[in-house]
Amino acid sequence: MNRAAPATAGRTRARKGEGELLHSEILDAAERLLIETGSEEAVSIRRIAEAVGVTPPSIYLHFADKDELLLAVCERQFGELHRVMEEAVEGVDDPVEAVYRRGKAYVRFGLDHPEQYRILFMRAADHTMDAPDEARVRDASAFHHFVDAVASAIDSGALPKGSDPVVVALELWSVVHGITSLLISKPMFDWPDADALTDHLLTAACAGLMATPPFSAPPTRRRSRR
Amino acid sequence: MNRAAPATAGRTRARKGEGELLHSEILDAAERLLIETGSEEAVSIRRIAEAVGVTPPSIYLHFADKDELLLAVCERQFGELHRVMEEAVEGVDDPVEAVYRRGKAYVRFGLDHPEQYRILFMRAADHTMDAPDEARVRDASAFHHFVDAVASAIDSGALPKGSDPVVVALELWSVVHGITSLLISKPMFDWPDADALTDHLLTAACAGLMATPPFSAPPTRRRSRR
DNA sequence: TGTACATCAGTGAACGCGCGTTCACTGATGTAC
DNA sequence: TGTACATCAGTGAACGCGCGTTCACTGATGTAC
Repeated sequence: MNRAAPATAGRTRARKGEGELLHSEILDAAERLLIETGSEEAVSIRRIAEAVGVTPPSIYLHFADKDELLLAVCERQFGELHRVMEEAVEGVDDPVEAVYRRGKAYVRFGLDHPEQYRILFMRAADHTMDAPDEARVRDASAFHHFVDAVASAIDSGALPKGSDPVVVALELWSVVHGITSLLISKPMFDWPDADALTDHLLTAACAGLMATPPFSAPPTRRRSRR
Repeated sequence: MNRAAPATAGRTRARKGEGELLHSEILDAAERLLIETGSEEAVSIRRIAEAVGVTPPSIYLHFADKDELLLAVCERQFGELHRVMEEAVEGVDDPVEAVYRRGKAYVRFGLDHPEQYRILFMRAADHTMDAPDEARVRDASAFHHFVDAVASAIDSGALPKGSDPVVVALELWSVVHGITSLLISKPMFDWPDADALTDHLLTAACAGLMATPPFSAPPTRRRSRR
């Protein structure tokens, strides 16, 4: 058992002005544990402390409680997803191509980091609702970048003119999220290559949207479910 | 606190041959707790026992351990989903309409039973992998019904002739699952009516698939990720 | 250049909690005679 | 019809565990004089 080893092994106390070092070491360790164990519940304050080489109470020198720590981890991950998506469209001028690239980068991120993806997008709703919501803001900001990209595609004529970019963005997000999350949670099905599948379905969806009247809310009960 | 009340309140011991009664009472209570608390972790053996009005050890008279119990709950839920989807296509002859109906019934089930849906389709992969896998079988059987429905639609000419029905079924499943699971885990976005959105996106996807060459695996690396 | 002292990064022990699971048991119920 | 007995549906107390969090503390480090 590793647990028999003293908790202080592997880390030397920070110098006086450098207390903040532990802050990022904790985040690193939390992220690493998340990936290694593959389970959010397996990541406890005590295990993080052990991984860093520090005692549990020191965590509280840097985070008010476990929720705040997990929120910080999520924030990092949203930042990373946002980064890879922006990187994927660097130097791409064609707005439709940009939408495809974003979609494929999104799926790839999910499959490369399934645990992070699960936490970001496959969780119950409440968790991101009441917190100070920096994570939610990041989340929404990445989405708004995507809405902008969709709006450009609509302007270019690759998606129907009358469309609401938000609705189309939600639809295309549903497509890529559907692929990503099913691949993660149902890997035993007979999936073809993920990248090719994403390409095929996104192409079909865009072509289909082009050939279909824009979405319009039903007259009787609009915005039924939230 | 309710916990102060004696655990035996609310249930009278079963008669001699009727021990199996508790079995379904336990499943009922587990399902109810799942819905009420909205969280899988909040459903413990002890809470289930309390809800039934029985002591924790009696659970073990009917289930070997907690995993077996949860598996049984999932089985029930897969059965219910399967039922509502079959009910939705009763008396529908047009194969394309049948595909739409199945898809909409699927989304509706997910939004009506978000907790069940989360457990069935938004969980980490391993959980359904090693178990005796009756749940997995049910799961796959519902999927195979859907593949059959897609095959009919291909035969009818509403989807391109050369398509692999399994691939198309996975694509359309991705679409409806994407909508359902995002609506569940990201309700704070500005979603339009779910039923209308599903209709619109499924219609677009089918039209788009019709206008796009059938999926073909990339030559270099096929079946890359599992 | 030397020393007293405040500061700061952590420690160590303990708290109460709810959990899954076990074990030996009890007492009502039906049945054989 | 009455009674001894096996069966069966549960009980009650306890186990060891890992968890988040708290509290009073320690000891190295830098700084003021």
